[in-house]
Amino acid sequence: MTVAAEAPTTPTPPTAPTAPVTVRVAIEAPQHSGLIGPLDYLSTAPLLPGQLLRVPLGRREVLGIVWHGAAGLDELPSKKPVGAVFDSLPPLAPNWLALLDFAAAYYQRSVGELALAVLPPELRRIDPLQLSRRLARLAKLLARPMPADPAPALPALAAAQADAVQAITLAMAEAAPVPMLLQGVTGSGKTEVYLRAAAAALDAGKQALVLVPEINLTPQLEARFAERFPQRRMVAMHSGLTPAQRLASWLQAALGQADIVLGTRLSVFAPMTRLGLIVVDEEHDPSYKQQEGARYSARDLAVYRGRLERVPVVLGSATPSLESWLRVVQGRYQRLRLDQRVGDGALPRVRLFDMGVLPRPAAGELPPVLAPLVLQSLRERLGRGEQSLVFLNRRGYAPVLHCGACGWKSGCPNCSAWRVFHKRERTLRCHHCALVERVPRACPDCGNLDIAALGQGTERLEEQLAGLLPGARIGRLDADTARGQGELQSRLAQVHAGDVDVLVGTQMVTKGHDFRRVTLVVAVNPDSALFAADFRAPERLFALLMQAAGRAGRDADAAARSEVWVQTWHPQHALYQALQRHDMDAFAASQLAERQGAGLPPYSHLALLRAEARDAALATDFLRAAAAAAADLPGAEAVMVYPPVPATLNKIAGMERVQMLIEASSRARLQALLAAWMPALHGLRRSHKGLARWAIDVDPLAI
DNA sequence: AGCACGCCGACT
DNA sequence: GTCGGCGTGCTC
Repeated sequence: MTVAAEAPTTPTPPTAPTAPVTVRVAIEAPQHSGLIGPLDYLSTAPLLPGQLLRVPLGRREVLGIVWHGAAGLDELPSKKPVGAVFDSLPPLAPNWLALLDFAAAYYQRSVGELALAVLPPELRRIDPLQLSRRLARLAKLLARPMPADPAPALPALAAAQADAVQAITLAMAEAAPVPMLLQGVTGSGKTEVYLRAAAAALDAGKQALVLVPEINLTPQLEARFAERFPQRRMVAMHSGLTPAQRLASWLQAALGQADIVLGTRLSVFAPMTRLGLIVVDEEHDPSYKQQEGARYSARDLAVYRGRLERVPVVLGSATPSLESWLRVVQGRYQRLRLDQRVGDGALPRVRLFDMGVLPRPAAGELPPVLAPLVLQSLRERLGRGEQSLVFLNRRGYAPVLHCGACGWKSGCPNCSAWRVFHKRERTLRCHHCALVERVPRACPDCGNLDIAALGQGTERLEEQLAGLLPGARIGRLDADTARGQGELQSRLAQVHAGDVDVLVGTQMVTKGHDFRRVTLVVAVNPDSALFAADFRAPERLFALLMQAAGRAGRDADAAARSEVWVQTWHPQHALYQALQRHDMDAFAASQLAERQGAGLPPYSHLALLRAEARDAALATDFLRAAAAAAADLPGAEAVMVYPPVPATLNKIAGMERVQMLIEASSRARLQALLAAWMPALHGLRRSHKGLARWAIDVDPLAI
């Protein structure tokens, strides 16, 4: 983001009580409520920006935040007085308000909607008295002495790690540190760099904020930090906490009692008063982009926050996003590289199996799931008592059922998607809406009994592997077998304990888990991403496969015999060729050249205007009217507005989804147009009855 | 979003 | 005669 970060001034302390004054209060007012911007209330006591309070709104009372800036200019006939003030809590810092102002403006949402969405929900339910009680309880808890654990022994640093730590530490002393991209191959010890950098920040009396892409990855990083900093307070922030825990974590961060905040994308908004370091682990991960409500990118906001707070931001990844990569090339980010695995472990050998060389299956027969060579590799691991991962990015038994007699397929009546066959459950499930149905015995259209399962999911692969590898202990890890946090952790524990020989799974198996005894990774059928309409699909696939490859041979002595097999019909594709050499640089260069040629991000800047209605024509009408309005705006010539098209999944739960792409060569031009466009869009909503909702997605992940 | 008000069908 | 369906409109 190129918008300049303006350091806000410290608020002046409240002066003596005077006659009622107008205060601006940000409240939760959703997009289509028509209430944009903070509302004006009256207060007899002067209030500071950032204070939390309750205010009347219509017939109810809601949580609000005193906002900064001048009160509304237009005099309203009546302003209501504010309600109770949460005065046991210090006001949220000016930098926090500035971060929210920026994020709300950038992602085209009201500041109230965004600010209230990132506060702990528990605050809405309790009054100032209850908050004081919780604070008192928290203070009692914190008064207990920390356990006197001996200082943990520090592992020796490789030269590249030491250089990275030094660069980050030096940046902490700078007035305006440049964001840093820590590019380190899997197993190169990025986490150790985070730990040392955090130690430097903590030693300087500062707090560290550590972001992870998903909740599943927090426990292990949390354990590493807890072990390293036994004398420090650390809090976790993610959606898996109970409302009370979330509030407690948030309060400890806000009061400066927590030294380390570790959490998912939401924690980029954690209130911290003495922030000294921001780490974004796996910065390329798409989970950092919020996909509903305010569609912010926590990684991009982390970079903005770093500039605002003048602290170093470390973006870590083995496969950096092309956005971050380009900024390194442009000299806007500093690159820190870790090219060697810890202990000089080798990266696994990547082998491409050309599926084209297999003999054509006889008519009516399917090609084998696993090529004979790949199967042999699996058997070798079994024989040596080593573990294997088999990766297939599709859950369920088969993606679709098909009737050979009449051509019926198991489509979802509410969505433009197939219902997936889940064999053990005996169901047809739509993965996009809640529809679950018992699997039909016969074709629902023609009564034919012979309906076939087309294609493969992890459930079927597990079954096939059981047949191919008799006696092997086969486990499966996907959204179906890992319902709920405890289930995932216990399944991972089984793998770690060696109770599983072959683990089949979706991308869940590729993410971060440190499987020490895995020496073989198989990608069964990854080709589809090569030719997907989504321009980011190859980037995601490369990251996923590099990540999966990184699961093999984490143990240095096993590294030498570790392998990755990729079954593909396109072994000559540049993506696989780069993968085979573990060559992120080559992949990035080829992808960036393609993106530049096609005028795609990171060389252009995009936004999507999305509209949903029961009837697609209504949504399209709205978008056409919106495009016409955009054409009349100043600066319209600097952006390109494409015609409305049905979204990739154009129908979900009975709602038709249509979207329109807006493209500009510069972020500033795109922002200027969007900001000018919003009032017109709000106005159009009123003249387009039947439109269920609309929203702008700035920097969309997929188009 | 909530939570009203508002004007038309089947029930103690 | 009321209870309640969700259409439309407002909230400093």
